[in-house]
Amino acid sequence: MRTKPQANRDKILERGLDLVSQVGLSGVTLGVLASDVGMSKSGLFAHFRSKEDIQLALLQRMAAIANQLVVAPAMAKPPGLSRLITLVENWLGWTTKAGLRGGCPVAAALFELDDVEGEIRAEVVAMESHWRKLLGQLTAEAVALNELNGDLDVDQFVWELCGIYLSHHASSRFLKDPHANRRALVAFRELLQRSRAAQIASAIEIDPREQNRI
Amino acid sequence: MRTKPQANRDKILERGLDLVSQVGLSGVTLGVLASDVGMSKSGLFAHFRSKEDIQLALLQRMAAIANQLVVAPAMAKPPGLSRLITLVENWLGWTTKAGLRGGCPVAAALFELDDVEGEIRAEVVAMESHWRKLLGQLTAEAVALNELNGDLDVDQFVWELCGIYLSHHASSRFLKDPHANRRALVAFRELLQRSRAAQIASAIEIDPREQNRI
DNA sequence: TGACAATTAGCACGACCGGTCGTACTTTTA
DNA sequence: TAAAAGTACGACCGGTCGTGCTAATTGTCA
Repeated sequence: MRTKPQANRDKILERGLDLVSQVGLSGVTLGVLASDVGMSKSGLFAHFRSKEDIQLALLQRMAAIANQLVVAPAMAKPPGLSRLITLVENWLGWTTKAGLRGGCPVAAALFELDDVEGEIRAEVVAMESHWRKLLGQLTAEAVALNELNGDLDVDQFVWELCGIYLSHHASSRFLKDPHANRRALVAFRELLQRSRAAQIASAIEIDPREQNRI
Repeated sequence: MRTKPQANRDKILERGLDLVSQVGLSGVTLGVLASDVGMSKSGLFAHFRSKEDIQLALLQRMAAIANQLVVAPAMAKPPGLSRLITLVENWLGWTTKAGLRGGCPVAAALFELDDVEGEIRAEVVAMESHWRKLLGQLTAEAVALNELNGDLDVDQFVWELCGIYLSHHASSRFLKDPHANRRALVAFRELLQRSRAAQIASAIEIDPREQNRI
């Protein structure tokens, strides 16, 4: 066959990412992925050293996409609260915007790999830590610009923000709650208000159409 | 062998619950569970109709234990805020108190069964809905007793409370953050304060020892 | 056009999957 | 006491798992 020489690896990872978003990291098996991408198990396997190698590649690809879809638009904004708000708004439900049919693989991994040691877990820990550091940086920027209260506990802020993300994920993807988006935005707005950005928090407009959207 | 006739089913579920807390519902296989409990696969299987039957039994057993360890102590308190606070305090990290070596199976299932249809998913949806209803009831009681603000959006309150639980689960079990407990209690206290229970919210005392405990 | 390297398929492996079978022993029921 | 039901075993079923090995197919370039 040999239509595209090297680029087939990309096709594998593209389909694989969609798969992993639906069934989780451990749900992506060689057989399923191979038949899904339309090639033999061994043909697919030739592109990787091991299954773990595939999982790591999938995580990397996910990070790249999230970077482009969530982080980049935020970085296009000026530093401070508007950048932070843009980030959060793009973060919530980003997998859908990415064309994936499932949820966030990292969020799932946080609970799937609770007590499972290994390289994959270490990688997810690194990614999650890196992400929280970014959230902390953007928050600290808003503090430095006096858009958030000077004595704000940034780590606590980030911790609660992650709670909002996880609750949104659970309610939208698992419970199929049509109000998930609105609930998350309300919670985020209240978190900002509590952090003394009263006059700016109203910058988050909650579209009435969110009422019936997931 | 055949030491105990009927009570072996309990032993299977007891060990199974510990397993499922560590590796998730889909991680509990007949072979692993059987060798773990020290009997043959077929001997174990004689107690159940199918693997799905085992998973459902495990969920039921979990619910019973959580009821006894989390709900019962709360119900021993008078209705209102003290009851709600007791519930939340016992809810956070309840699996450890239950002697399980892993995390909350339902929390994991919320992300594991995102896009997986079936009877198990339906059962978890039912359990989670039931749980949120209980949280809503206790919150509404506190409102009725004027311990929380009369115009409080109870559903939003419960939604954010679930976010605190999930964030606590992720940070304590996955990230092994020693401050997880404190962060969760701080977030809960702030949630209560925001709900106009300023004078009572201080009832949540955050033990300084929590600082370095998971 | 032919040599060569990359890519893919085919095949086989040992392990494990959920599940069934026949068989034996124990307990409960009639 | 006899029959029925419950519990447990080891062997085994068809499949899938991850992972090697070999062979055929393909694109590229001389």
